[in-house]
Amino acid sequence: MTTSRSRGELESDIMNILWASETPLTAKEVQARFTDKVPAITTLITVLDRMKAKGQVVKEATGGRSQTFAAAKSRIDHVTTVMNSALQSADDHVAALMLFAGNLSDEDRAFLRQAIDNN
Amino acid sequence: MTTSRSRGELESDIMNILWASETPLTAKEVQARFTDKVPAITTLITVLDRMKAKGQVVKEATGGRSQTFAAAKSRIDHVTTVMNSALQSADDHVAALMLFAGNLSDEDRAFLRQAIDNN
DNA sequence: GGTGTATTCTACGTAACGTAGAACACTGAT
DNA sequence: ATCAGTGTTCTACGTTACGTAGAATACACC
Repeated sequence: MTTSRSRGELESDIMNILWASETPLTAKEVQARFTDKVPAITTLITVLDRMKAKGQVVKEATGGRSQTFAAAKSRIDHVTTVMNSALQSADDHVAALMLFAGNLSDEDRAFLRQAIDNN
Repeated sequence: MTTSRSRGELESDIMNILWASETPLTAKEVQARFTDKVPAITTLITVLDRMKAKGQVVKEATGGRSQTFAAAKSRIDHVTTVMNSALQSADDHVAALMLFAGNLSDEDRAFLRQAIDNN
């Protein structure tokens, strides 16, 4: 029972923690935001460094000895990138946008209409 | 040098082949659509069965001895599911939809406006 | 210089996936 | 009935990404 979290879960949790924070966080601060299965601090640093290597997070020196981490892209940027690349993978944009719009909640559809009008 | 394709690449290629076909395909037919690094037929059957276990493809008996595979969901369904779940993961739908709409091509934006109007 | 804290190094376990040979099953022909 | 051909299932190995973290190291301050 070495691996407890499912694959990708820890990285996903970390991203959510970083996105929820206004400021960059130290590994210890990230750790403090875990409630359930709190990972060891070394685990977090290892994973944060791997995520940095993948370009998902940026590491910043704070002048002192400790380093802070932040999401490379905002959650909104990330979300729209995913949405857009999904759309690009569709051969038929019309059909895709049609179904997408149809599946939206009334509220979201109203938001979207406004967004389009402001463009 | 056992693994040549990058992770997920074969499954992705297979999905694209299945999506491009109007009808379900046998493993052999899937294989025939590979041009570059043609996988062994057993490789394809193994992977197709794994994908079936994950619910990505469905296997159909053709009455005869051979079996055919098809994508469980259409490409459009898949694309819109990805788009929608990405949107749901955003805390701020307004901001997400705003940026999404802003990043669209003029053409796609026009399509989208029409799609909304038809709803 | 010692004590505490943060970082880096090293490393193991596992799941997912690419890959495919070997063995088996079934159908049709002779 | 037997054999050949074709398709399926079984079994299995290599690699990579990721979860996990101890051990060693570096550094700052008292």
